[in-house]
Amino acid sequence: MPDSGKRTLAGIGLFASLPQEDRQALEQRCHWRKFAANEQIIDRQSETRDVFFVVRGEVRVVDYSLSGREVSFDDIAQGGSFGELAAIDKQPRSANVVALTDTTVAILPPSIFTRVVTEHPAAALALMQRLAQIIRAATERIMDLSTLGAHNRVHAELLRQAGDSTREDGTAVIQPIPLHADIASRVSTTRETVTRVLSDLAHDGIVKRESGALVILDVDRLRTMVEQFKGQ
Amino acid sequence: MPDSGKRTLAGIGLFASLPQEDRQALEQRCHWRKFAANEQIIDRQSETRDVFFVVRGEVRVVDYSLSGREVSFDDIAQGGSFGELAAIDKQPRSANVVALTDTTVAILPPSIFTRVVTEHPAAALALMQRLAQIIRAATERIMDLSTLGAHNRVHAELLRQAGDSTREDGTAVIQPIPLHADIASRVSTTRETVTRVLSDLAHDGIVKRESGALVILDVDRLRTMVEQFKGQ
DNA sequence: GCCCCTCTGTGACCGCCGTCACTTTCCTGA
DNA sequence: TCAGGAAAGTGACGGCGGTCACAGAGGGGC
Repeated sequence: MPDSGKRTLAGIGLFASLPQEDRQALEQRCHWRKFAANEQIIDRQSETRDVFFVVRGEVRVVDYSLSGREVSFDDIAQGGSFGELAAIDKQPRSANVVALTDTTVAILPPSIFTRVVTEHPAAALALMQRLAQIIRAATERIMDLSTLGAHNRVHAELLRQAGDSTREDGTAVIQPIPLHADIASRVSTTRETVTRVLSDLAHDGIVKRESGALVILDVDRLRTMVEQFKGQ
Repeated sequence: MPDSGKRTLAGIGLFASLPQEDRQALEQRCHWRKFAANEQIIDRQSETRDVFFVVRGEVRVVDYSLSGREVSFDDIAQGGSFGELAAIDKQPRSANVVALTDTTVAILPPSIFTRVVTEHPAAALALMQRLAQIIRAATERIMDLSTLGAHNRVHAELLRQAGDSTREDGTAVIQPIPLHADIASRVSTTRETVTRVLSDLAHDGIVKRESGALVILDVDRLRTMVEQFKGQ
């Protein structure tokens, strides 16, 4: 991946199907900006409607209750975009976005963004697919919150993070090890509960810490534990 | 409202901006079908990707845990549409849809649906706005589930159902009175809890039953109760 | 090396609310 | 008008998991 101090939209998923000349024209219309790790990029309160593209780095979509409880929605890697909602429906921002690492973003005013997606059906379809993906993830999370206990939600999150990394012997690896607090905010529980669940799993020989990685020793067993409780 | 045995897409929000001739052409490509109240229209298991339009009646998007706990996501009134997700991303259906009343739907194959939205930017934008709306609702629900107790979620749901019906004197009306079980499945709690919350609110003079309507006597007070607990 | 700060681990407590088991009320249709 | 079923109301109980309060454990930086 050509790590770009370059001001290019070449790696942006939404615009993958755009003719190069259109993409380059678009680059002219963007503002470019760098954010340091932990710096806030979008504030829920703000009245902007711009759309952002992650040219370099990684960001996190989060929200906070007034009490300070953090609820995290999604991490967006290089090549991704965020802030589309406000541009699409002209409503206020629905969440905050913070940089996880030092990050470069391209910023596009809403008017131009809408013009792009109206003039380029392929971009429109890509955007719809992204929105659909968000809806599916949110739906699954609502189901999890409604039907699973905190322990099982942690299990489910481990399986999610393991992704398709399951190997033939039924093990999988999560690397690097996520912070317990991060897992907690992704499944709406507390750090302490995550710690307890991981201890239990380790004790039962289902997961293991290993040189900066979390190894799931028995993916099937873990999956069964979740399914079983969906049924209860 | 011209109750249509008519096979027309005239009232469908997504196609509101379509030229009449295009809309009529589309009507030719639809299958039309009636469902009785409580009949299932989309099964989560099914492998179809069709998009549906509610020509007459009302439907509900729901999902069930294996244990039978019902989680309801949205009610879609006349003029609305559903089933777009599967058409957009070719993934399996994300939920079930059942008819709440006797319902007539127009059914469009996914290929034609995608063609419409690629050829008509206005339809594409309308669809994106609908998807954005769904995402916002889901986000709010996740926040509620993550930060509010069951009682406060019921409060929040009452305020949502009251919508903008608040009158000058600070009262609002919800009509007809929703079933407790329906409220429960919308905020992921139990019927019993909803009953208790409503009893408490009635006891405190905040709501009142009245000839088939639920009257909120003090909208502000109710709102305060929710906000306050978001802060704890 | 040592310090400091973040992260992890763990016990005790206790309140929310889901579950169960009823009774009572409402409503609709014969 | 009555009957039967659905919905609402209510009490008792108990466990999940959030909260608090610490004690270890890492791991950079100086």
